[in-house]
Amino acid sequence: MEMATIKDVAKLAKVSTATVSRVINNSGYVHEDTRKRVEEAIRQLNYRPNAVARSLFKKESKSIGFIIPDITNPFFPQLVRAVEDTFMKAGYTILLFNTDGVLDYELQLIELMKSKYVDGILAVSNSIKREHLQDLTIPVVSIDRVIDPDLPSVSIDNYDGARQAVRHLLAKGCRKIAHLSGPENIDNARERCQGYLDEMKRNNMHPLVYPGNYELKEAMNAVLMLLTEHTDVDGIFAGNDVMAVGTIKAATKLGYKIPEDIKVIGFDGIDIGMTITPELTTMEQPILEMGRKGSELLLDLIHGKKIEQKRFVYQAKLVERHST
Amino acid sequence: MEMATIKDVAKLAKVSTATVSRVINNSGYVHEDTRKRVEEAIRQLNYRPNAVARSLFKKESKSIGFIIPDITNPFFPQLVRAVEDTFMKAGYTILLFNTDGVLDYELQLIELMKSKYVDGILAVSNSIKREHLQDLTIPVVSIDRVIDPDLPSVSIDNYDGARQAVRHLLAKGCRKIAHLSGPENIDNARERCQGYLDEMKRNNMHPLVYPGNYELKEAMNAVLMLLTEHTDVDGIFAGNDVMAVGTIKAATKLGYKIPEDIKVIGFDGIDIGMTITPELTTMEQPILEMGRKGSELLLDLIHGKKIEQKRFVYQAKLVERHST
DNA sequence: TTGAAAGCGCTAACAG
DNA sequence: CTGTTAGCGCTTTCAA
Repeated sequence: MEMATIKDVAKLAKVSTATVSRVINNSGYVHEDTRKRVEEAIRQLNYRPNAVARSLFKKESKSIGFIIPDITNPFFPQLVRAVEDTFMKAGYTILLFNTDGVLDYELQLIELMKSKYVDGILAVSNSIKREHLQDLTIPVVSIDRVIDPDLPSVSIDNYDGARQAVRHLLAKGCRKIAHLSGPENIDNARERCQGYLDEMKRNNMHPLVYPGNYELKEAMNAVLMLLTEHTDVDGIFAGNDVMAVGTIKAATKLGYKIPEDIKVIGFDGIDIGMTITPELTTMEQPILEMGRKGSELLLDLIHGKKIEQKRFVYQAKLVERHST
Repeated sequence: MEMATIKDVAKLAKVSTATVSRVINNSGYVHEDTRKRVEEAIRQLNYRPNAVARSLFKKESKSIGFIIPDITNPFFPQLVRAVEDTFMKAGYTILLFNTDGVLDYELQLIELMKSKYVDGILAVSNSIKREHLQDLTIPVVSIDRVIDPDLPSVSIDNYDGARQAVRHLLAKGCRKIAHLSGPENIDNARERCQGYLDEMKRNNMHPLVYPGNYELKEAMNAVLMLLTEHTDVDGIFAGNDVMAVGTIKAATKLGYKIPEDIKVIGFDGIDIGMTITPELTTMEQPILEMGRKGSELLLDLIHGKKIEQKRFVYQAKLVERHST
């Protein structure tokens, strides 16, 4: 059962391939009767245009590349879903790539994507810099990270979100608030840390930062140390929800009650926060919305629309649950 | 900065495109000196073969389609990761599709994939049946579900896993064990339920099944009812980990201590099980291994290798943590 | 060992 | 309104 080609259809409908092309693309003039004949032939042969041939000619593929660090990180499934939904609706296919943030690999992928004529690239990467994108004619939109002020991006106001988090802990009566920070080489982690620092200073409180790496296990260890070295800590702002979960586990293990003894707030708003006990208070990012917006931005770029605004910065929203 | 084509290289190296093709594909004879010249030209022009043109000719795309219900379901991120790692290593790109199990959509996707010359399809679907794949020349491997005995697949022994789960609860001293089942239209849910039923009967115990749908919220509601209607239940086997988490939340809410008052075991072995308190005892599936195996199977099929075995059934492994 | 030429399936001038 | 033709970038006979 070989796939029928445009030639087969043309022959059966007794027209030229050009005419068939016109009817499948709904372009140019074609007499109603001819159209009928062609459509009938298409139906009979169960013809479907060959996407590859079309791509070769048009130098476009109706597909986009989506680069993320690791789908296994609970922040990404929702983002991927939002992106896919938006693009599929627009007739585009997603090529998904997990890079673990390895720059060399990301660069290779970009070459691969060029050779596949992807129509656009969506990237979540800390390693890709503007210079890597210099002579790239394919539109790129960055999500969650701002690669360069000039490059279209969708991100969150980490700084302000962090300050809100601290203020919430304060309002809840915390007197000694510590911060479990994310990896130093990740911008959003640094911004959150800075927000914490500044808000602490504004309240004349001594900051206390323990380094984490956005992972659960290391967070637990860090908090185990933190709480034995500083027994007066009564509030912890974790750099992300995963670490907040680790924080709760560690504190519970040491016999602290949450939120009675120690209050914990996270950042991200991933689903896990609602599955644990106590449910996690967090600074929620509009993940779906960010995925959607990033996709639409890229779609506009692909369609050659003039972009009025390049940077979209969302605000994190305090979602108070039971850990504070 | 237009991409250089094979013609450009040929011209610069003063050879024909055929020769350039030979060197980039390392096929046929080509004189050492000529090869050097061509390679030099390639370097100078920063030439990369156009994947689309190649696909058109070879009727293959070095890409595969991966159909899953929903990446947002915590079972899939790991699976996707394993698949991607295996295929990328082999030089293949992944087209990821979330279908929510909608058959019509899945069928459309298959047509789309044909027109894109994908080299193979990996599917996790309850709706796709053998008849939908009848006249498909692209190899397909099913993961997690057995679409048809004849179709290559990688799955888990749900029945036996369920029985093990019940035996574990029994060994832990439970006298009244209930089962929170998954959706009736999903094979693996029915198999798990049957395993529960049979193992209960073998132990002369009365079964008690409450219907769930693999989701957290509904599981909580079901368990809330279950525990008020049957106060003597001291063990619950949830059809999957997500529902097990819901079970623990509901039971805790009602004031039961876990595992002291009620023991809970799940199925799947997703990461969340380790983040909650108490950590979840579960029947762990070798998700990564299944993704890897499914990918390798498909790769073999793509390469036209003779497949000695079509069905791979893994055993779920009891991982005892703190909820039992 | 190399090149000329045909063709993968489609689209877009251009003519008629 | 329709057909002819050239060509997207590559690979593969076939001949030389």
